Amino acid sequence: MSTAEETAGGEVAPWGEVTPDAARRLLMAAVEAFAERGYHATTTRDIAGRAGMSPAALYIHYKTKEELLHRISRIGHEKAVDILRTAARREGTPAERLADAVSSFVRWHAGGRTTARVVQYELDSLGPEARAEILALRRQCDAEVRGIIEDGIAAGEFDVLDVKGTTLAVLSLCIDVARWFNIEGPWTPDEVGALYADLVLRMVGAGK
Amino acid sequence: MSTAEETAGGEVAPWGEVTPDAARRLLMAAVEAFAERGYHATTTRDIAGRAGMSPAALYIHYKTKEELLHRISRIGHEKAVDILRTAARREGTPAERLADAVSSFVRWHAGGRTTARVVQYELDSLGPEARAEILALRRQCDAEVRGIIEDGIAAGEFDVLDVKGTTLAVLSLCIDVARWFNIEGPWTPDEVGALYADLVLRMVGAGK
DNA sequence: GGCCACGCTAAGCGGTTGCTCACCTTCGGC
DNA sequence: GCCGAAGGTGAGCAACCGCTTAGCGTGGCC
Repeated sequence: MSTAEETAGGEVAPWGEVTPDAARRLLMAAVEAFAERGYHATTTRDIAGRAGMSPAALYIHYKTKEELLHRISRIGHEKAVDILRTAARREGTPAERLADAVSSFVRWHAGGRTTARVVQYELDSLGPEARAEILALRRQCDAEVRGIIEDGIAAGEFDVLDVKGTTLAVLSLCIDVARWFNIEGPWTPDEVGALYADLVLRMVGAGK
Repeated sequence: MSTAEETAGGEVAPWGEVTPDAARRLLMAAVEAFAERGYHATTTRDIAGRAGMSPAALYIHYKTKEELLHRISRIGHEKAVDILRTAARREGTPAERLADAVSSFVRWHAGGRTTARVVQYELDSLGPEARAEILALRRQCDAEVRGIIEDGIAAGEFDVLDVKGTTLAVLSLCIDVARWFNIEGPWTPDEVGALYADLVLRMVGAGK
């Protein structure tokens, strides 16, 4: 049995760690609903209905609607950190590692855009303490990318004017993929990943 | 008397075309509320309250809450098209025109992030026919940027692998500024505009 | 077989939502 | 001084919200 589940859109999402089964079904239904309509416009009745359950069933597994968003957001951000960390710490030149990080990160945002949209754009719907926890994970994402860029500068491979600003721009570019990417559009997630890796290497002045 | 109004955040927004006065105050209050909480989480009582009016006053000037968002979105997108068109059609080399377009567009998203956030991120809250109208304006934005890039390629100044993809990435980078920019952060809108203009020129392979 | 913990449902609670309606002012034109 | 239009208000409607509670079926354990 796989630890990956498929949403109705055919995406692969790592919700295997969520148990029991009914809790996972509710969480996957919430991801779809939040991505389609936004957190505030989604009703608990809608989530429960998509999971084939009554509204009350939701409250057996989750204390509030916000806890659902919190769980989704934390798991998603942990995955994001994992993707970037894996690319940052692999073998290879800074350019290879940066290209790997960008293409993997973009593929995740494009292929799992339903999840990514919730993870990246519903942060403000969280309460203060939950948001603070997620922001710490975002800073880890930033640190991993900045580390690669600093390595490239130290190795004399990159030419960057503003490390902080360039790091932010690289992450911003990747994250915004979740907003515009459409699975029925002209590109596959792999193609966007490759295109963006090339654009980012140009941004840091690599491979001249 | 100026045609520009200031929101509570000190931003300059061109709502001068909205009359009468009460309708403009309601619209500016709606922009603030939508940017802070999102369209669906904002109540008509909140909008009216910010404008110093009773809830019922809103319906004298606007038929529904959605009409408010529609008006905001259309005026904002018209301004966006105007900014890009002005930069695209000025005198100068393609590199100068692209740098101008990016820095102006970024300055608008950073300086007027309250408005820009509503304009760029609440599109899905619109009904089908209103959304279709706005999407036509977005295609005009895309066409202006693509035009500059194509001019640069034709002049032999730019080196671009995928014109469509690069155009999308440039716009995506600029638009996402509205998501992360914070007026209390380390950068001014001008600084981000200059940084991003440099990054975009690198993306299109100019100035090597 | 008796029992009870578990997962779930039907019904519904108090509160809030977008929006309406009856009515009240203010004010320029005559 | 009268009037009607324009712009506003207080009260409130029907619908819907997140969430709770009482009770039901079922499967494992002794």
